[in-house]
Amino acid sequence: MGTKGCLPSVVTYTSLIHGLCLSNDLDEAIGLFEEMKEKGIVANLYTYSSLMDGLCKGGRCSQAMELLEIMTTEHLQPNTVTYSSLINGLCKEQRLSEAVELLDRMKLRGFKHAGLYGKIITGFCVAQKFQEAANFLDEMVFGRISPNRLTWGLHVRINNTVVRGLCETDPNRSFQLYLSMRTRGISVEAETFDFLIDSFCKKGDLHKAARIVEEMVLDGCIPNETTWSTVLRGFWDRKKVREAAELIQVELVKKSIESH
DNA sequence: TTAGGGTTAG
Repeated sequence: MGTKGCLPSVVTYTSLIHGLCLSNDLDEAIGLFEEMKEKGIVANLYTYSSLMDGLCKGGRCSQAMELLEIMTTEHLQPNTVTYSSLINGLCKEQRLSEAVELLDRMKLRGFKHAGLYGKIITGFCVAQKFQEAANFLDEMVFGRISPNRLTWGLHVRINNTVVRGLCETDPNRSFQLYLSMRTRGISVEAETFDFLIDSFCKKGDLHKAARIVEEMVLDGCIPNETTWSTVLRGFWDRKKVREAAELIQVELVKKSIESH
């Protein structure tokens, strides 16, 4: 290009760096990044975002974070694209506190992004930290951050995962989230119902378990045999309930004989 | 001019 009097610009370098990142030639990409600096060509937001995304995808988040510091010293403001790459990478490496920190920075600048909340919440679920995951779901509700047509499916899955995860450690909060899902129109998966019912049976809160079975059926989910037997066993273990059930049965038999 | 990610039935 040079011999033809057509010198590479920042766009030329950015395109090349992007391409090298796509083929995971990260060291070469960094090499070009250095080279353009030496030539006095100033990297812009696109250049940084490309290289940082490549580094994150290649499991080199720390280097990407260094670039974040460098770009701010050059008075370049990261935007949603930049943060998105970083948060994705940090979550993949289970560096959740750093991911949360970046999300906070985005919030300060007014970026609301349901997809990135999703990444972080999924990260907490993978780490079995369901309370934290639920906190972020609450935050989404309070902040009116709702998923769009494309992220909706992911959001449904995340809510279900968190409810199931909470069943183990905090059934009451799990139930609270379950209720909030219903009011927000987020469909509860059959397996999630099973988790809730099982957890309340174990806790001995049979009324709640029965209520959930009822709502499950109303939603058109047919409880499977395991769920039925879990609930029945729960009731059965209580002697008084059994006696009452037997009385009702006697009544029913009497009535059916009378009506015939 | 150059950067990411997110859905799904047919």
